[in-house]
Amino acid sequence: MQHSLIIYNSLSRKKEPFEPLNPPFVGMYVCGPTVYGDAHLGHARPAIAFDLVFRFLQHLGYKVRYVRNITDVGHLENDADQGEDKIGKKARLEQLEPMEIVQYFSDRYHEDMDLLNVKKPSIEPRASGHIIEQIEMVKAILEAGFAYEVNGSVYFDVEKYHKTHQYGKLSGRVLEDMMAGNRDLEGQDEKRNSVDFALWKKASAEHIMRWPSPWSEGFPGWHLECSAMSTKYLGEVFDIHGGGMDLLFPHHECEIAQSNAANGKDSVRYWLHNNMITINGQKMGKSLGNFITLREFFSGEHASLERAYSPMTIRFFILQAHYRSTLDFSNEALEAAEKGLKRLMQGHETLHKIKSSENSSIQITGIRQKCYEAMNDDFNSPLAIAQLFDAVRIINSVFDKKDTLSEADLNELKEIFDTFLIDIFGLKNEAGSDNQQMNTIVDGLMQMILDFRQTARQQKDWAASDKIRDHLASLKITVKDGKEGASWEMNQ
RNA sequence: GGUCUCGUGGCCGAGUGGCUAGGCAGAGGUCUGCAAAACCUCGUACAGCGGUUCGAAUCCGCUCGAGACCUCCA
Repeated sequence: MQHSLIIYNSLSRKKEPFEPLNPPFVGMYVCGPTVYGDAHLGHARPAIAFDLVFRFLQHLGYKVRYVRNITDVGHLENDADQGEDKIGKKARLEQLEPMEIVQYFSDRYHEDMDLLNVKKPSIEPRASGHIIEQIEMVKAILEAGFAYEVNGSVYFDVEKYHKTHQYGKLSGRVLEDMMAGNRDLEGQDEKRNSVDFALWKKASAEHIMRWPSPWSEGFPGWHLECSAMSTKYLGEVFDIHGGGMDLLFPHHECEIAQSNAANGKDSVRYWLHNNMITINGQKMGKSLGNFITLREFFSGEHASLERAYSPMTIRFFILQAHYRSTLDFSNEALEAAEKGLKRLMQGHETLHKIKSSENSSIQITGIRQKCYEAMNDDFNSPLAIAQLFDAVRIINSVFDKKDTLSEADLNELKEIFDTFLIDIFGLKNEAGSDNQQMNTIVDGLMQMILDFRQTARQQKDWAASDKIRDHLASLKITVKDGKEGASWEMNQ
């Protein structure tokens, strides 16, 4: 590998060289969605950010096992230990089986991800399918002495853990401060300390989702599933754990504590966190109710949307910002992304229409290297994309006969675009159908129509020529007259 | 209140001690039957105030502003 990838590790708060535990294998775990509602724009961020990581690592030659879970149990509303299970609540409200809810929204999530061209993870485990593993982990933590049982529920003893380990090392929190600040919230809590968190909860009478365990009929705590499933599929120690920045505390902090308590060591070598998408400067999130679902973006059916935006526009919009920066949503920003994407995709198409020359009149060396440098520097997709835009200018200029490219350089550009635009950024042309036969027919028909128009133009029959153009325009097809004759494109 | 992050031209966004980010929008031009597209040219942006330095938007300090986490959240 010609590359030296460096990754920002949230744990050390520094960029570090990426050195996998067992190259060429890489284990990566990313916190997936809790499936009790449609995915919104915020959910697309980690999906796309870690899809980029997944794709780039694969491109570098790593054999990546990418695990992204689906949370279908144990994620409580309101207080982490008092609230109602999110899935269970939705099930009760809609008079459905919890697993119906899970199935329904999982399917819809997958549809959204497919549209965004997010690659499927290698394994997509569900929390409810790993109750046994979670119970085993609770046992291990109990045996190690870092948990206690009260009335059929098991809690993690944070204070005790902190005596031998450092609770708060990921989030930078000081336990003493947290304990001091939280005393008044305790109430009739079973917990010894307000900072303790549930590993296993005894189910109340009306709680629908429940499983037998040594302590009670109940359900696992939220933080447990990721520890249990990552350990099961990636081992006690693995390379990358990703997720949204809002999961850093308490979720990921608790995962670290659980792994150390159960296995005696840190399980994650590189912690990666994507930043939030904001709307009017505020985080887009469930709790604030200011979210727009992906389906609403695709259809345009939302009060805040001026119109629909395609999945690739959303994908490109997200890729145009670095994953650790906040990204502010607005119609204007999405429109800009849409147009920018169009420019890139058309540049890619034009590239295949160019005829090579003896020599290149313009230097293209360095583009590939700059793309790699950008991606190697903590997955700086916006910087790499800027290189592609520079290439598009060159491509268009050559197409306009203002510059020339040798066959070798032409092939180099094609390879760069195929590698970065298609493989790594995962962008694809949305116009046209997947039906190859139909596409061939449409191409042929369009060529015929444009030929007729060209004949009319040669005879200076502007009326006929413009009539064809207007007709096509009404079908959302734009005709572009160039030096090499006319070309056409379909508008979204 | 505690911890942390950020503040870049009309908008979105990279970057970072001295060298063009890029996209979108806007202005002028070339090309074109017209239009569209494309290409060329154009903005002297880095919250404010001090400090360090030969040199800071980039480092340090303060001020102002915004946000995240501390409760479920991608």
